Amino acid sequence: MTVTLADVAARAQVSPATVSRVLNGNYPVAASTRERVLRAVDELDYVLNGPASALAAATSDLVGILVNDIADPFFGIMASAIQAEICGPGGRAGGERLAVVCNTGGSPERELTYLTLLQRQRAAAVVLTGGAVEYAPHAAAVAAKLRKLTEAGTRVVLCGRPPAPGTDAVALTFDNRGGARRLTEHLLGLGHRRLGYIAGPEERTTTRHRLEGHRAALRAAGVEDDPRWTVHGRYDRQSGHEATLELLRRDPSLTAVVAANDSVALGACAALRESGLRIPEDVSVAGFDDLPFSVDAVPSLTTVRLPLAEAGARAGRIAMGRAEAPPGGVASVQGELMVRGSSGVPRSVGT
Amino acid sequence: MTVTLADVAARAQVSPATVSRVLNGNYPVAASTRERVLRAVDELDYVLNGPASALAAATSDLVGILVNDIADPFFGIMASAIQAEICGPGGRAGGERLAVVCNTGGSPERELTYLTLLQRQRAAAVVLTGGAVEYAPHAAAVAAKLRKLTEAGTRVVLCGRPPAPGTDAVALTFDNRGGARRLTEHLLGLGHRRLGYIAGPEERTTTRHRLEGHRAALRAAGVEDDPRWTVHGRYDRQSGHEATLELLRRDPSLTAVVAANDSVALGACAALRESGLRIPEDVSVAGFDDLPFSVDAVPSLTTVRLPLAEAGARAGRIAMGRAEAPPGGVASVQGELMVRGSSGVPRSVGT
DNA sequence: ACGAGTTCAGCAAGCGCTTTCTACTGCCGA
DNA sequence: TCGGCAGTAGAAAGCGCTTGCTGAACTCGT
Repeated sequence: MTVTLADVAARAQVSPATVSRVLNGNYPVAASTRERVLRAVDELDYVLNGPASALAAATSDLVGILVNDIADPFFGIMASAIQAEICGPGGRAGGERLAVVCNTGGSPERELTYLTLLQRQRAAAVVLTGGAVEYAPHAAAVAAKLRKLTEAGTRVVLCGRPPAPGTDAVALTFDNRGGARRLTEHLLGLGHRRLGYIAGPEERTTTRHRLEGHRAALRAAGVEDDPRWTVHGRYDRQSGHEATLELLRRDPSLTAVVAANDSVALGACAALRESGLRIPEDVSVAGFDDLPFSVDAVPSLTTVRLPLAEAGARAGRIAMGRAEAPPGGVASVQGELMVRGSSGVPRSVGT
Repeated sequence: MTVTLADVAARAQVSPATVSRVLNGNYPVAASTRERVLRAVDELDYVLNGPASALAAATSDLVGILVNDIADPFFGIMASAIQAEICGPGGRAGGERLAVVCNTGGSPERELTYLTLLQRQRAAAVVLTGGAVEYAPHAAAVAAKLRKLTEAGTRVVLCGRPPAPGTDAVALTFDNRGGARRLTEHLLGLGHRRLGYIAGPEERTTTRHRLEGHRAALRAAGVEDDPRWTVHGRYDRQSGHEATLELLRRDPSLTAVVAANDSVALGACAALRESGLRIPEDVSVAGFDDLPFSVDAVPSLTTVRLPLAEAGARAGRIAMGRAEAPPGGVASVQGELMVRGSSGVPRSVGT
């Protein structure tokens, strides 16, 4: 039925061992023999049995990429960069790795399930992207899994995610706190004193860090931080829309809205506009991440650019062992403040 | 070192066969025995060896999802829906399937490489999404691969992709032609007579079909279709930006720009605005797909909504054998015209 | 011209699991 | 009381590949 190594060997008049060695290319095989084998492979249209070879070699060429939401370009861009780095630039067939992205949907259980599945597949490496959930039991379970994976020889890299204490996982962490702080400082510098903040889901590290940066900036400037000016929601536009209406209801005198990310900011813009407010004349808006569509928003969005593709590429290289891990296993990746049209001097100051 | 089935068997005082049967649950095992085994599994923290079981059982729980560009929400949304359907709603651990998305980057070679890799892994199913490349030799190679996969028992589903002749692959095809036609008809109905068209890459089926729909509408209305009014580019905003400037240079009197998709349309809007043109007063703009950000554009984008999530979910269900394939193995999925703020009556007519 | 060193191919022992076939234990009906 | 039949567990034969080890055929240095 299916062609096996033995069939190829028979056709090429060599032993199965030789065929295997030709295919893996890590053992001296005479050129003439090699060619004969390759021809046989070609003629029979042979495809290696992955599970069998993974079993025998006790390794696999699978690399897992875990993302919270594959439909969100934030993750898409990182995943794309990671995958490109793992599979190599060309479309080369030999020695390829299967980089697979697994969508956890932000669910802790799914995250663990995927980790188990990857462990089961004896994955060569695993890259976890995006913020982690801070629920302690879950964090512990994940850490335990990561430790197991590392023990089993799987390389583990965290990209855009805080370090996992108690594991050997390499972490490329986004400086969400610093970026958020600089962003809010920018708004404060323009004269804003009543800033609404639309945060992400409560239990995410990303949410907490960005919020902390925001508050740190307020505190440093001695500006009031009314708890009613902070609303939590999801990381999508609809959430931004709803949260903005809520903020407006709580305090119509806000002069700026800082959003957890660009999608949320876009939703916020829509809500403000529907409420008859101009951006930035009446209310300034700021996002985070600088996704591709943010520069095209009207007005273009003031935000913090995160080097998603670069970080992803680096994570991919580390996962493949093609780049050094940063000293201490942890590197902080900075965001860059992008001042654009959606932020301006508040009315009260401007006039 | 690593815990194996035999270790569990020893601990539970049963044979490896029994442990296997408990884990797979397809053979009667006495309740008391089962419980003893499960306890042992738990105590030893045993994780099944995927490759070994795939080898022995000659099947695997891997499902591949091929996408052209994971960073593009168009694919992200479909992939998300497919994956959700495949992995089931909960984060359940038992009997899970590993749904993996593979990013071809639009490269035919990569597409084939991934198909081979999935074949190598003896994937349970494969879903190919998005437009296909029309280069005949490549199409033939893909068709051959798909045939091989089907023969090997892998279920193959095409989602948002035209049928692959000569294969048994089930196809859920987007009616790009019809959608594009209705979109252009809408613009014609508003009075537009000089319409620029920004097409995608030449060799894609999606590109061709949308363009054909556009032209069919023009022809039916007896409207001129100057070849200089069509520009090809990539499916991203930058391409839309460049192409729009090019169109404007070729003929500044255009009153509408139809883009290959929403991202391109956004780039077009930016270019028009930079050129001092108002939307839709001076030039109307239309996109395609209705991605989440399109409704938030300013003005909101007139476009054709494609039920990406629904189609993905259906494709996922078919791939899992949880839904019937459509009669004939092919279904056409309709797009819905979304008339919004970016399209309006052209000046010449309005005044 | 002969032993040492080098190359290259084959043998065979697994890798960890699934599954068929066999075997044992009760328990029922006759 | 005995044949037979559920019900349940075990023995063992692979699944298709990799790789350590063995050994044959050469190449050389002396």
